[in-house]
Amino acid sequence: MSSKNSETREKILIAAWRLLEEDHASGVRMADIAKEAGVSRQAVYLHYPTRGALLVATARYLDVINKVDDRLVKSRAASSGLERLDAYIDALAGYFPKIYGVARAFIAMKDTDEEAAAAWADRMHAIRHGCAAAVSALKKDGDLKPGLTAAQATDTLWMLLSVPNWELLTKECGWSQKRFETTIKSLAFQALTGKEP
Amino acid sequence: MSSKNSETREKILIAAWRLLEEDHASGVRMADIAKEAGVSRQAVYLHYPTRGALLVATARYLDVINKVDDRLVKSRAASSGLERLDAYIDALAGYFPKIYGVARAFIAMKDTDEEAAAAWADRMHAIRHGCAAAVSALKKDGDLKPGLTAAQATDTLWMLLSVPNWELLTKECGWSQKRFETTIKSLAFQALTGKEP
DNA sequence: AGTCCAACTTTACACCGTGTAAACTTGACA
DNA sequence: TGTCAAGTTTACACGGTGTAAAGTTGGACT
Repeated sequence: MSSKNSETREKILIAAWRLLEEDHASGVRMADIAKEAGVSRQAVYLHYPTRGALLVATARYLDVINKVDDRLVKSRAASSGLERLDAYIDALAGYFPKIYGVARAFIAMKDTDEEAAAAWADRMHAIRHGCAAAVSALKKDGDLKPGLTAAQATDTLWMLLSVPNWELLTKECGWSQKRFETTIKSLAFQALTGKEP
Repeated sequence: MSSKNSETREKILIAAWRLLEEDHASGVRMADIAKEAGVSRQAVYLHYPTRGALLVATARYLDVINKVDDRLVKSRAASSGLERLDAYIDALAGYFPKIYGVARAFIAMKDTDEEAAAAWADRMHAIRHGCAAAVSALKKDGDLKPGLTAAQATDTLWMLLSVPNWELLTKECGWSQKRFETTIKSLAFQALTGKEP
């Protein structure tokens, strides 16, 4: 793996990241990324054969930078289901602003690029897995709302904790990160447990 | 307006609609639409100067076909805020499956095409307006959850009633339309009024 | 010193999809 | 008969992705 870590690779990832993060991220082209990285366009293709592959690599890079795993430790360590749900929502909501640019690029590409679609589906599936774990902890404690199946609860939580929802509320409606978190948390607790957080 | 109603125009709109509705809607090109309509690619450009314009026209066409206004009459006629919210959610949720294909095309284009972005923003804004009206009716009746501003309530409802949420639950999770409706309704009532529907 | 190699640059080009341009056809209507 | 609108056909410019291949350069190894 370390053989893959040339400086250039990282410069390219950082450039992609920066450009995607900018709000006019609409059309970030390979040439733009190359320019931002101070490298020829061909050098980009040398390391990342397609735009999709570069996007995937950028996403992985951000995971490392943002220490995703560390963020999720707290939620996994929670002693009760309710705590776990609370911590998971915190962790994920806090992650959204950091990956938003890349996420948007994925969402835009997923209808045309098979590779990007698969990669994005993977990431979404990972999030759903976390949702399922939180729901399962709730169920174990008997805190799951009566009449609600674990699958339904998982899906509902997954929907609430989606990038488009975060985008709509913070970007379109101008909500603060804090308000987003508390509102989604309240919705999730009401929907899954019938209680307030 | 009637001068614009050549048969060909409609054939093109129907073709666009059909192709966008198909699940492999990923890359519906102008040439595909022309072929489906049984018309030359140039004929399409003759009537709709850009892909974005064609998309906008298709959306308007679907509005007419689906009699959007009629659908919304019931919710506007509701005598109480609670009834109105209920009816509005029904109307909108029922609308999603019909416009999904086109909506997806808009969402995919909105990052690159200015015209499409504006048109989509318009439609989203119209939905938000409906949400605001329902919230306003709730408030008038004193049914809005204490401590919740009208704006916040509107945004929350708007988020719940978004195409990506509908897509996630019905397409990814395999929910039935009915389940989607009752779940969203329950979430919305809990969040806005603190009561169950 | 000479050579070799990997990383990178430069230049060029194929492919696709959008959109433009212009000449040609056809059928209806006056 | 002539004209006009609506279409067709053919051709092409443009921009973005991805491929190909020849040239440069700096360091490592002998």
